[in-house]
Amino acid sequence: MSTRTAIGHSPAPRATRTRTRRPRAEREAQILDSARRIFSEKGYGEATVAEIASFAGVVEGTVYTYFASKRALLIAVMRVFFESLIAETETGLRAIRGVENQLRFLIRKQLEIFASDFGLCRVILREARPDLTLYDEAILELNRRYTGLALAVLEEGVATSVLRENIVPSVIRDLIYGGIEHAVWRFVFSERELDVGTLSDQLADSILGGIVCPCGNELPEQSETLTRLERVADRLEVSLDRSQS
Amino acid sequence: MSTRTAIGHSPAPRATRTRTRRPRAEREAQILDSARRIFSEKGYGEATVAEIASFAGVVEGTVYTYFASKRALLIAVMRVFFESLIAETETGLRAIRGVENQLRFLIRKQLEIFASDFGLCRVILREARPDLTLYDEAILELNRRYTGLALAVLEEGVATSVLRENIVPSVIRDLIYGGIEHAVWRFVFSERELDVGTLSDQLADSILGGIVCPCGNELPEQSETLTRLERVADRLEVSLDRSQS
DNA sequence: TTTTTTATTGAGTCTACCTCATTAATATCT
DNA sequence: AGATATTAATGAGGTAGACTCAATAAAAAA
Repeated sequence: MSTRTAIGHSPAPRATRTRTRRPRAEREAQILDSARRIFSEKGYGEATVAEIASFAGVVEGTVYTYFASKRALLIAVMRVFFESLIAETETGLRAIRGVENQLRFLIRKQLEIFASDFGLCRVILREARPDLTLYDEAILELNRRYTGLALAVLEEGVATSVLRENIVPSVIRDLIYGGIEHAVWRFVFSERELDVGTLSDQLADSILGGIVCPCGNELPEQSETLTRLERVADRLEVSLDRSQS
Repeated sequence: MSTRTAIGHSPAPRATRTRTRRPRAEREAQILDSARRIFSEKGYGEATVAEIASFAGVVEGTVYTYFASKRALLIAVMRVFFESLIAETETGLRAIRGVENQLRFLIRKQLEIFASDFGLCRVILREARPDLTLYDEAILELNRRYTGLALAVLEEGVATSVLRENIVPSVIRDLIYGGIEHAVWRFVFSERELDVGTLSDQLADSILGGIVCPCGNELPEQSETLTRLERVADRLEVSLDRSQS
């Protein structure tokens, strides 16, 4: 009984420092969950490994028998996040017909993710992207796979002539995900509440339809058709005038 | 003479540890330059205050008589960066007529900044935005002023009917700057060389004109004009037929 | 029960931000 | 010019947090 806690007279009614051994997988999951939670709450830099350990019910050193570094822990958290995100998005996409609807779905889905798990999204955006050296190859691959879903839709759109043939799919993908990201930051700073439905419609409409007023004189193909039609109209009118005289 | 360096027998041919006093403004500029350089090269987290001090020719403690913290140093660097960026962009914008050309200029300018000073841009993107608590109010204001330039152009475009009346300027601004940012990251990861001209055209064309193929059936106003013309053509043809019979 | 294995520990190292009492270079005064 | 006052500059700590490792004890195997 006295062997339970190292020091015989320790009262320790609070600490659950029982030193119980658990199967590796279970402990790893505990630590991973704890890390996800703490990172989401406080951000990467502000979270400490000691705090993550304590929340998982272990001591700081234990974390390092499961993960090589604080960074590795973050990467593992990100992997879990991405894998479920990709799976959800893939199944959602399969249920939707039409390139335009699929693009609208992707935009809305991304906004929903931001809204529902903003803490973690913020950490990922801050830590993952700008850190080229520490950007784990596997995470880069997951990210590629995720945004690759949008790329595939865009390419199909071009192939089926739903989208203009002269667009560059990768540029449009950047426009979509970059635009969403900035729009979300805007809401975070302004502290207004994010209306996912409205914002995703605004974004989708702008991306799909562009911003230049079509009343103008700027659409080459259409205006060519128009001038040709006008020329024919002119010719017919001349004929008509002549026949009426 | 022996009072020059504290310890009499110090050889110190390398160190410029002369302990010379400089006017505050000059020293501050030295430290600021050094910080900008080191931050750009190594990033915020990897740069150490000791290194910045050493490069500026002072000792670590000296930095703290000029800047309250490492973070404050970064904010000062960012302020200098933003102020010159805003000034350049404002003068450039004044020399350009037409909303569409102005938007193309803004896009190109931003891409040029990324290409020419990528190290610092990366630090700013990583450190400034996601850190709400440490985000100095003055920097937020500078950022607002910078992207506000785009906002003004967009609003003018709507007012003069060059742009569609139903667009949301702030959303378009997010699309522009977010899209540029992601496109640049893409190039960084792929390690291909960034062609500013091509990319800015691709981005501008997509944002201005949208991605949906106009050959389709989707542009209401234009097709209205078409149907009216067709109706006139019909009428003329009928008249022509009748007169020829 | 005894032995082996290995998960868990916590004390200790190291690095980097930051503080502060001391020092000496310049400016001011007589 | 010499004495005094001011304050820029210093560098020796303080502290926090990531990371290491030899020792320990809980579970498994013999």
